Amino acid sequence: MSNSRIIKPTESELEILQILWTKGLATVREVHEELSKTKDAGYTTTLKLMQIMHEKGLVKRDDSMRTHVYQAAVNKEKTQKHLLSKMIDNLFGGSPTQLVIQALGDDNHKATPEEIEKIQALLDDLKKQ
Amino acid sequence: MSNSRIIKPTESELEILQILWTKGLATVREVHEELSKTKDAGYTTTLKLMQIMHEKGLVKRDDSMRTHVYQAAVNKEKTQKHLLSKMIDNLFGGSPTQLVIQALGDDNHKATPEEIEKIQALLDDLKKQ
DNA sequence: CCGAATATACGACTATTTTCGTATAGTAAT
DNA sequence: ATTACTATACGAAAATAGTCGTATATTCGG
Repeated sequence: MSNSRIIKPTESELEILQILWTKGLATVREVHEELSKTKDAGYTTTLKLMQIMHEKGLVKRDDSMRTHVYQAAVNKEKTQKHLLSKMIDNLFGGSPTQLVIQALGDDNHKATPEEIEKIQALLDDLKKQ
Repeated sequence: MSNSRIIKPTESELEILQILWTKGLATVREVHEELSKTKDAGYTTTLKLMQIMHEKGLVKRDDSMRTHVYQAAVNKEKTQKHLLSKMIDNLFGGSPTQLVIQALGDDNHKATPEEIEKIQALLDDLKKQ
């Protein structure tokens, strides 16, 4: 395994990764367009950010053409797990259960009945172990 | 409602809040002792941090005595919910279910059978609504 | 009373993150 | 070819976070 070293992306970097994880491949302009929907920053800001992310190894890019094409270089699930793990330690005293309870009670993000079923199935699996 | 304005505590501030939420009341020294277990920073660093938190309104303090006594000024559950909500948006595309699934699968923080039961009970409640 | 220990205040230095202006060059339409 | 558009590179300012040294005041043991 090569890519073991875990880097903690900053908040802005996470926003960009999010977009790249969805799009797969994207140019700076595409990412910037997407970002502009929720955020208000200049094009060169996004560019610089993505250049830095490239230096850090958070993204890969194809620069064989004038317009470079980027993609995420870090695994989505791994990154989620890592940051979640940190949050469990930092904010929930190490208890994932507390986090889960709070998350399920979040009124801004209601879980649908189907999703609830899904989680219950997962819990049943966990119990068997 | 007075305390509506939501502030996002930094990483270090969160560590301190964590301790204050547990202890209720604590002096800088007590917090610093606790922090020292996992972290390595000078006493004045902790002091300064807590002074800044006081300015920001993250903590209250009784300075009627030479040794000031601090306590958290922000609600634990509210802060957890807020940061969780942010994470759901930033990292899980708005889906709390995805977050829950990842959290339950976290090998660093295994849920005990009792905790699983607890979550299942909560899910049953949610389904009824 | 005197010195050691301990407290807060405060300024400043460092590091990191975010932002953007400007230079420069490729592209494309007229 | 000239102009307008769009791209990257790069430097550096602005904002935020974290660190600590030093000054000064209080407390306590002897």
